[in-house]
Amino acid sequence: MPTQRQPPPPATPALSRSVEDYLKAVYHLSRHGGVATTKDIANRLALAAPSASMMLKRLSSLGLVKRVPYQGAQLTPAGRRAALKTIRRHRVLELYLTRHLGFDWDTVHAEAEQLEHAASDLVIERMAATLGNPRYDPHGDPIPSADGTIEDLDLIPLANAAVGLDLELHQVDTQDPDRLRFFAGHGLVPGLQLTVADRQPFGGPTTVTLRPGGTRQVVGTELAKVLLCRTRAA
Amino acid sequence: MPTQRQPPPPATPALSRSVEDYLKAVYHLSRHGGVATTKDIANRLALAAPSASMMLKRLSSLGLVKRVPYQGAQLTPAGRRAALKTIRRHRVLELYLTRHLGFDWDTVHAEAEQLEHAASDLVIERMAATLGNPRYDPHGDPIPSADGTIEDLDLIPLANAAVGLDLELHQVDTQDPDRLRFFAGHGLVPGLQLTVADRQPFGGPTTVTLRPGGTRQVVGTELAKVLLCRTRAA
DNA sequence: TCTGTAAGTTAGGTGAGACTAATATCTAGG
DNA sequence: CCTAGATATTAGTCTCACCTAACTTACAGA
Repeated sequence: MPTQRQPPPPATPALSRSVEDYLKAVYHLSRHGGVATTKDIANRLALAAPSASMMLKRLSSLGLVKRVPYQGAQLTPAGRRAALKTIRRHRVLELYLTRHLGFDWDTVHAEAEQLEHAASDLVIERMAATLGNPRYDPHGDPIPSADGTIEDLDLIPLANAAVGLDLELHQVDTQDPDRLRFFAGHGLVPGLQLTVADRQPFGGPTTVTLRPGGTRQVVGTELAKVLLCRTRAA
Repeated sequence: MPTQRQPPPPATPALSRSVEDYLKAVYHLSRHGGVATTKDIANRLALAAPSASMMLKRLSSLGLVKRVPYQGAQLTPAGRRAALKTIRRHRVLELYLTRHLGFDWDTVHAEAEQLEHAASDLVIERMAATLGNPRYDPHGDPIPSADGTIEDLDLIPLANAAVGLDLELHQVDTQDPDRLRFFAGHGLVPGLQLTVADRQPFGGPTTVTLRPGGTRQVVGTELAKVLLCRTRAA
């Protein structure tokens, strides 16, 4: 039988679901330098632009975002910390769901998107411990540490890798279930060793040789852009 | 990297967190016959009475509750189904957290209270399957089945059990962490076999003998009321 | 330089879900 | 059977988070 709601409110007022989602959006959009624009944020969250505009003002007054009207926004250190915390939850959940509850990598994103706002820190840390404090989620995205640092490998998209290079596929940078199923179906998952065998000119497809078996695989440019690789550090 | 929010909205509009909480409250309060009053609902959810009053009107117009103004409310069959679904989530989560993530039975209630609104049916069913489709949560509460049926044992509070009876402690009917820690510390957990050794008159404490070792244990009346037992069907 | 258009912002509105204050109803005790 | 006190409801606000419509700004190209 449920009891009264627990009174103890956290010292930090706890950010709302919406605020967490906006912070994540700003984080991802301003990730590679530059600022996050109102329109891009609204698109990413499937909201109307004025909603994003208003929220950016709020986030700015909360000190989570630095905003220049009509230009865009970037996270402040506090905003970045909050965003990374949410992202940690998300990625730990994704990995836990795949490893311990039998989910496929194409479905975990949506599940984690809900759970990330409800799971307590304790739940997340228990999951992380159970998983052996993993460094990457099922798609190869780095999991921010509990203290808010995140690894920043420089990976090269397969689409840009020179022919002849020996690579390790490290990260699959999409959450689209159809694309993810396609990749998994062709063995293109993080950890795969491959060699760039050929690339057609004028933005044509890339052919790779999968290292374990020598299988050849043709990958269209759009897909090759999201296959992020690391050169074999051997 | 997150994608757009998934568009597919469920056929059943999905009840809000608040609605789910109210339905659970009505379920529990009207559980043993009778109706749930505005005041009791408000108390249980730590809200002001007018909030509960308004919500009952809404639930009534949604066909989830049957309400007589100034008298109280009861669940309709649809409301009961919804309540049991939420309760199933809650109890599966409680058990999963204790069995697989190392939580103690005094802390799982609060965690599950949050997660029950965010975990999808699929997550819950995977957890249930992992647990072997359990029938009871860590406190001995029956877990409603996925199709909405719930076991209704008739248990007797230890406080009412006749001296001399051989009993099995089946359910600990509190969510108060302090009481739960106390019970666990004295071995008073579901499954325990015990005999009622003595009871002081005028609402005095009950003394029990724990079956495995013969240890004697004195239990005050307040606590003995929430220790729900089953007579040994031997 | 000027201007058209895309992007951003302001204005005004909605619904959910909460609150306080004021009012209405119920019911036990006298 | 009448009234005091408890309980319920209504009335009026508030905040959050969204919307559309209208207006403002920025900037690229003629």
